[in-house]
Amino acid sequence: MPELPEVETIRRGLGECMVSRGAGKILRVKVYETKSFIGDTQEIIGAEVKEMDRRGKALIIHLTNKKSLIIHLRMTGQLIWREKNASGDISKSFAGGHPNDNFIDKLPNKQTRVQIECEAGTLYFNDQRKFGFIKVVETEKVGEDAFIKKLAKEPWKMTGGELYEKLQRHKGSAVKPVILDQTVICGLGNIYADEALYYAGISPMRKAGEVSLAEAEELVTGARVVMERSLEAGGSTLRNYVKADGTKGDYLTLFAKVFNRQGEKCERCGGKIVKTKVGGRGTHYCPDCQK
DNA sequence: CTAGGATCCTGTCAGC
DNA sequence: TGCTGACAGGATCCTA
Repeated sequence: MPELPEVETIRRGLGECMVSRGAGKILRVKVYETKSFIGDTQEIIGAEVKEMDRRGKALIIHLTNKKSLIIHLRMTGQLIWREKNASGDISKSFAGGHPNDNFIDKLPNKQTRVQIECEAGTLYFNDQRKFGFIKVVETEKVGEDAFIKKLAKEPWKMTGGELYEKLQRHKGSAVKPVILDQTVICGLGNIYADEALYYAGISPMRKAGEVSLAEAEELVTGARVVMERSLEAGGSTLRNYVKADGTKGDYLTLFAKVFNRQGEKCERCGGKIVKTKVGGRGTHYCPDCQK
């Protein structure tokens, strides 16, 4: 579930908690699900969190002992930080990733896969479907990681021309699955792919080879715009979320124009938004203004 | 090389 | 109240 804006929100939020305020030393690591933690927990004991980084949808936590954690949340991962004061009360918390009640639930719980206990608090990695992972690597070798190495540029660095060239390389496929490919353009997931295509007025099932250079430029711009909007909205709502007022904020409705809006009216042309399937994924678009 | 489908896993929801 | 199948904000692996 978490796409680039959610991971970036986590990077900032955890950075504030674990770097600026400080998490202190890592005292203990509990692994409840072995496939969720790749590496030896002993490698990170005693280290402190130095810096929060991100490549595409992967969060990267640099530690003080020349090791780094590559964290990918995939569909249902969450990271929840709970800082405790001397009397054991939660003095600060942050939650991000797949939105559900785990954010305000008791932890650890059934979906907790890894728990990293630090001097100042505990970081919980929850993941319903177990697709995500935390991986220990040498900081120097983060760039050599198979996943990280293949990542394309993010839309802020990519030109329309570059995207156009890449679309031509997959000209037989529908454009939507192509822009979901992280080696083509990095950061988009199922929501922002739909939203970016809507922005550019391109039908998700159009052949990638039939997207013009001008449209590719619109598509890159669209990707940028929708993720920036989400970053503003998601960032603030996620903070509100953990204020534990009980409300389950759906920040999607703050910016999504087509995602999960099937049956509703298109705000641009008044047409009816449709949900269908493209490349095996649920896909939302307006048939009237996306051609 | 590309394209398309199956696969990893748990949980929820609609329909009978 | 079960049961069943579809589906889920990701990425990889396999086959043709």
